[in-house]
Amino acid sequence: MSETFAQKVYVLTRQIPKGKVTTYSAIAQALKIKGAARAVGNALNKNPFAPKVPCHRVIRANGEVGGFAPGPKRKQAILKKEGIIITQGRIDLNKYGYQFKIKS
DNA sequence: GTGTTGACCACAG
DNA sequence: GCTGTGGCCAACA
Repeated sequence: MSETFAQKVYVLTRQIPKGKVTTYSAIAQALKIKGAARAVGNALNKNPFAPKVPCHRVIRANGEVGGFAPGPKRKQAILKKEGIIITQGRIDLNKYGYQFKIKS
């Protein structure tokens, strides 16, 4: 399968359950590529599967919402609709942080 | 094939 | 607590 790194990112992002969020770094680790958080963000930025990939459920490792094409404001609003409580523009990864199953 | 860019992360000061 | 610097990776010109 000649799936590119981005394609894998979209698949993982699609697997994120509603009401939960994950970080770019977490996706990178799920792909066994630690440190590729930047590449993950790049893939979501293109986001050819915009309505199919809940890119708004992907936030930064420090708990910030990160960025969003239409605007970070939009991202926060959607997350709030999902049932996620945002405090000071940040999200509690401790509560809503979703972790991918990483095979050793 | 090389260089630049980007919705990032971690560490040091 | 914030700012600055370095490093990682993939996609695009």
